[in-house]
Amino acid sequence: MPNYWLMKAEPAEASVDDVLAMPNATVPWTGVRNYQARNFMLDGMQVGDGVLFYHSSCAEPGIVGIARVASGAYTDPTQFDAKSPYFDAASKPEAPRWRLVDVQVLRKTRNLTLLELRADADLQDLIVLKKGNRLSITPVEPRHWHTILQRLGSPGLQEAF
DNA sequence: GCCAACGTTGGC
DNA sequence: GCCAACGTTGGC
Repeated sequence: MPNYWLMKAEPAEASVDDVLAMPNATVPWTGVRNYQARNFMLDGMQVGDGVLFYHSSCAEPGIVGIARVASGAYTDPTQFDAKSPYFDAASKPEAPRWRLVDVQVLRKTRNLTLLELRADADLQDLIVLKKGNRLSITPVEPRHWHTILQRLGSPGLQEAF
């Protein structure tokens, strides 16, 4: 049984279109610097898990694509790069703090906006809608996943998972 | 730009 | 281990 996740990306950094333009439409999910989000990648994710690709910190936040987890967790190299905004001086190569997974976009969708998500009676318990939620990676319950794919008009995509 | 909410840091 | 101060996230 696959798990499902919602992953936030800032379109100014890596939009769904940016990822689609990359080889295999796959992006290393770099820059996660929160232990809870890291642990989801490290302990929770399996290759093939479903991912809702979400745009945050932009004019119209919302779900803009369907993706999948495309690798296991591995060391995020930017933590050792002093020139990177994600540099972490406290992380040592012999004990890396931060990991990432590769994420492959399968399909760009319409923007299922945060406003629509909030207005949807079937999605009230979605973690990303909870007040004060700031986690960039959150688990998604199967019932929420199915509802969202339905709202996106992509029920056929269900078979990919 | 504002600010609520939350995570992290560091002094004690 | 407590908790105040600080930094960050992210919607609005």
